Order: sequence, then C-alpha cells, then structure tokens
Amino acid sequence: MRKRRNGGRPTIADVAARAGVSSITVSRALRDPARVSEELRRQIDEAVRALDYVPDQHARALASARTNIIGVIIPSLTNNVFADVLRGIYDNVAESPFQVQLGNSRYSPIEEERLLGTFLSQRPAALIVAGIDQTERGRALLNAAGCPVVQIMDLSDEPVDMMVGFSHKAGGHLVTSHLVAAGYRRIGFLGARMDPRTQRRLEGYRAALVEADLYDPRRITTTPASSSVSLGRDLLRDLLARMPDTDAIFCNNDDLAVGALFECQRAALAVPADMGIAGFNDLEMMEAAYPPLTSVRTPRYEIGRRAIEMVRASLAGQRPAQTRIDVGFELKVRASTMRGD
Amino acid sequence: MRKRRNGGRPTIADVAARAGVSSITVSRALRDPARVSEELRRQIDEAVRALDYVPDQHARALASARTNIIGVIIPSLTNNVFADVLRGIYDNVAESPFQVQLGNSRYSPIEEERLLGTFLSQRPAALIVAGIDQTERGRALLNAAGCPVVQIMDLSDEPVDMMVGFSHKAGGHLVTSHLVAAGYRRIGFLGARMDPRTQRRLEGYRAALVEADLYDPRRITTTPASSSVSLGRDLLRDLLARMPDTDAIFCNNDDLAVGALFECQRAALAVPADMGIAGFNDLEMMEAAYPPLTSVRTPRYEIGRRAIEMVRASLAGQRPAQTRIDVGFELKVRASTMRGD
DNA sequence: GCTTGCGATGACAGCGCTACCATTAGTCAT
DNA sequence: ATGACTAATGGTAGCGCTGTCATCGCAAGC
Repeated sequence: MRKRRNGGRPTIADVAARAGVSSITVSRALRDPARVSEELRRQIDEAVRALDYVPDQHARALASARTNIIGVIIPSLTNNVFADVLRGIYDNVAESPFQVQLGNSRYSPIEEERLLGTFLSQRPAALIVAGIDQTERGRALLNAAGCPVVQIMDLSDEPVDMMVGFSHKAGGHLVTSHLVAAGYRRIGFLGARMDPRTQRRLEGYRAALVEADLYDPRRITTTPASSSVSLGRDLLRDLLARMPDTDAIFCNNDDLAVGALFECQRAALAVPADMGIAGFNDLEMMEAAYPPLTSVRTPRYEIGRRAIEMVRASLAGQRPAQTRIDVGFELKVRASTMRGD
Repeated sequence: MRKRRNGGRPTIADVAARAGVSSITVSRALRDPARVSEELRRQIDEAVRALDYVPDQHARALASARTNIIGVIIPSLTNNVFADVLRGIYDNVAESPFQVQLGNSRYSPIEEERLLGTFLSQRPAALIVAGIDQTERGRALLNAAGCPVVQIMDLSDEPVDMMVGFSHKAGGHLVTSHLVAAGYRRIGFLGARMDPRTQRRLEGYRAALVEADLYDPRRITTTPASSSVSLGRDLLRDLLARMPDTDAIFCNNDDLAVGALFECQRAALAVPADMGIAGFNDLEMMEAAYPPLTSVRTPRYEIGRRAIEMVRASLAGQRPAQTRIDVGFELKVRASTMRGD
C-alpha cells in the first residue's frame, strides 16, 4: 500500500480507476466536458460523486502554470466604499471556479507595488486593482502581468488593460455646481486622506468655483488623516474658526458630511439655511440623516460586478467589446442643500 | 535548451547551480537557515538575490502537503465590525510568510459550511472563523481540519480549538443595566439581522430587565434585514407607533442607534431627556454624534490581532498557554443616556 | 479497398518543490 | 583504534495534475 501524504484524499487516479478510464480523460472531463464522450462523462461524474473527489488546486496550478485566483488590491478595508465593491466582486465570483485573493495596500503605492509582486508570483488568473495611480514599476508589472487586468474606481485614457470607474473630477464639479445653483456663495471643501481620487474631486470643486468666480483657496480644509465622522466634525470646526462666514461645504466623503452635520447641530447652525452640506458616494446613511444629506451616488457594487464580468469574459476568450467602462454617478439632492431662498 | 512553461522564472535548481550546491540545500537554506552552514547560506542568499528568485507556492504546497494560507471566514464584508477585525488580521499577517484567503458567508451557516469545504480542500495552514454557531457538519469539518482553528468574536465553553472573543450576552446585560440605573423604565430593544450574536445580546437585555422587573416583550422590535442607519430610523418609528411611552432603547448595532438618533431629531424627541439611546460596538461615529451616543466598545482590531498571534504561535510549535481568550468590552457612557433626573 | 481526416482516448514526461533516506566527514567516549 | 553518534549535504522519488504527442477506430472520399 502506498503511503499518502495528503490525508487520504482521493486523487484523479482514484477517480480514473473507478470509472475505468485513464486519468487524463478524467482531467479532460472535468475541465472541458465536451471533449469526452457522453458515456464516459457519466461514469466519471458518478465516480467523482462517489469518492467525493475535489481537484487539488496546487497540483493543477503547478502542472498548468495557471491558477483560478483573481487578485484584488484595494487601499482600505474599513472604508465602506470598498466594502461595497468587494461585495460586488465576491458575490459574482461565488458561483465560479475562481477565488479571490485580497490585498490591502493601505493607500500606499509602495505597498501596492509589493502586493503586485507577491500576487504575480502566484500567476493569478486575473488582477483587479483600485485606482490608476500605480508607481512606475507597479505599472510595468501590470503591463507584463500576462493576465487580464482591471483597474477600478477611476478612469483614465491609458488603461493598462481594462477599466471600470467614473470621473471623480466630474463628480466633484457636479456637486459643487449644485451648491452654487442652490444659492450658496462661500463654499468650503473638507477633505481627508487626500489620495489621488480625493485630489481629483477637489479639482472638480476648484474648477466649478473658478467658473462661478467664487473660488477662495482659504476655504479648503484638508488632512492626510483617514476619513471619519469625528474628523468631519473637527475639520468643520477648523474651517469655521478660520472662515466663519462659510455657508456651505462639499465633503469629499460621506463620513465627513455626517460629522459636519453633527457639528452644525452642536453649534446650532441650521442646515440647510445657515450651512449647506453635501457629501460624496452616497452611503446608505445619507438618506436617513436629519436632515437628509445631499451626496453623489457612486455605483460601487456595480463596479465590482462589472470588473468580475470583464475578467470572466476575458478568461473565456471573449474579450469584452468595451474595455473602458464609465459607470457614471448620480447627484442625489436632499434637504441638506435645499436652501429656501 | 529546455522549454519553460513558467515564463522564465528562475527555479530552485537555477539558484542551486549558481550557488554551487544541490537544490535540496537551497530548499533547506530557505526554510530553515540554521540547518545549513553559514558559508553556503551566504552563497545561496547571494544567488537568490542575483536571480530574483521567488519560490513557487504551488510547487511547495504540492510537495509538502502544506500551505501558507490562513483561511478567514466572516459573515459580512460591509459590516464595519468585521472590517476592523480584518484590519487586525491583515496588518499582522503582512510581515509574515502567510497569506489570507477571505471568505464571506453572508450570515448563512450553509454557505459557511460550503466555504469550509472549499478552504479545507486547499489544506490551509490555519483557519479563522467568525462565531461559534457552525452547522453540525461544519463543526465536524473543523474538528478534522488538521490545522489550528481560531473561532473569533464570541465565546463558548467548547472551542473547536482556540477562541478569541467576548460575551455578547454580558455586553447586552451591561448596557441594559446601565439604562435602568440611569433612570429609564420603559426600555426597548432594536435588533437587525438577528444572527446568533445579536440573539445573545438580546438575551442579556432580557435578563437585565427581568432582574429589574421591567421586562416587557412588546418593546422588542427586530427584523431579519441587515443593520443600517435607515433601518434604525424605521425600527424606532415602528416601536414608537406601537409603544409610544418607550423612554429608552438599546440598539443591537451602532448603525441602528445613529438611525434612531436621527429619528428622534425628526420627531422632536429630546435625547437623552425623552429618549435614551445606547448602541453596541462603539464605532468611531458614536463619540462624534450629537449628542454623543453611549455604546459598548468591543476590541475588534484586537481580536484580529490576537487570532493571528495564536495562529502563528501554534504553527511555530508554541501552542499558546491560553487557548480561550476573553478580550472583554467596555461600556462607554455618553450624553445620550445621561438623563438629568 | 485504400487513403485521409477527425474525434476520442491513452502513455508518458514533466511542472518546481520537499520527504525520505543515504552518504560523508568529523567528534567523542571507551 | 574502534564504534557510535552527529551535523552537513546530496540523490532519488514522488506530490497530483496537465501538456504533448501517439494511438486507435471509424466515416468519408476517391
């Protein structure tokens, strides 16, 4: 009797023996049933079930120099925005033979580059990375990846391969223009983290205010700290200390907007009369706040879903017609910016 | 010249040739440097660097029937509670040779069982699972896993292997007793999802109110829907429609508490005078709310950190002295339950 | 009837690594 | 000096699967 190191799990040879065929036929029946006659296929299926056979992924990967791992690199685990994207990814991978390998770059391009190296050394089936702001070497790694690559959350004119996202600058511009149209004139900006996407939203803000001839850089309040509700409170407090006549704020994150709302309540500033508040992303809580908060709804789950869709199509040999998808966004105007004048 | 399927990556044989040793010595030098003489070790290190050699994980796994994958199964990606736990896990795995494989059971024990099967078929180095409420077969799988297993987030007297968590019932009891002590007499319960941990918090609530002779099951409002801020608003509205004299609520999640706060503002109910509000978990936003919201702080990051710590100790052959760790919790009393009477 | 082509199946040789055992040289007690 | 042991290194044989080529019928075409 042969000694087994694998804890008694059946191998493809066991299935083959039971089905009365060679192991390579079992391998084919499993990977591409059409290449095996119907009768053998039935016998093999029976044997697989009877033995409770599960293919060994490592052996498969070693022999074929291919895996079923989709690497996903995102900058944050705690940011709800990415949680929704991940849900879109995991939900749509669940029924497939693929597995997700998740990496957290913590908003550091260096860390992202390191993760890319680690992931690529495992020959992933595909790679999904958040953002378009890789380091030079990171981009080189992606270009040489030899597998489908999807950049998500943002848009640029030079995708490494495929891309699903929306324009953050346009989003920032839209919401800021809305504040102007609503009658606000001294509009501030609250920004946390200041990662590249945040920067682009700020650019949109700036462009909209320059157009309206209302731009005043002193109303921009940012911090490298990561976004949170308490930070929204603190940033608004800072801004009002410096520029007490500010009459509206665009918060680059919904967390900040909620924090700012609480700070207004604390300072007895009426929203939207004394202070207009708008956020970005439209997390679920925005609509439930009192007053409900204006925000830019971004289709985050959809981004995850589409990314997996593109990956699966590519791997099935059907490269999607559109390799650069703009999923857009939608301004949700709510009471927090409806000034009654 | 031999054909390579691996895209030209150097193998252990290349390193061995360059260092002038056999490949098995390279293998040893990499895995357990102490078993190789210092001189060879130096030469091998040099060769590894020169060739930019990265071991093939799949070949390693196949040959050794072991991997460096730590499987983690959690019930939700969007719940901030688990995001913090994940952060604790990922942060503490980053510097190790281990990799995390994440599974999302979506609060379904069946799905969890399926994931356990998938993960175990890959012979993980260790498994971390949320909760103690596995299916019978899931528990059997864990018992037979043949690797360290850590159950997290909860406590029981029968760990499969190791355990890091706290008592949800005690947490629910503590916060409810606090409401009683603060002078509230008609205390409601808002609960979403009603997963096992939520159920235990409800048990704590019930026990505390029975002790105080204030228990009235009609004040319990629950839903299987998943927790959210808008749900907190809706549940409180329901509760007040049925039991308008309710003077305080324990919300089984902070989301619900924030939603309830907004609903009080909408209904012009003063917090804490007309309505006391307490949550659970103490997410960051609780302290920033107006008024700041009472909650039970749970050490979520710490749970992730300790789980990895236990796993790494076990795998290093140093089984931790304590295999069942109660990380406790802390009641954060804030203005939302400080009635001035 | 014989070639040609094609679909279905199998034999065999690895993929890159490690378990296992063998070998060698050196150390120590007797 | 001998055997017994240890530390350092190597040789060999797989781990479980798939790529590649070979083989075998069998139908179609001349």
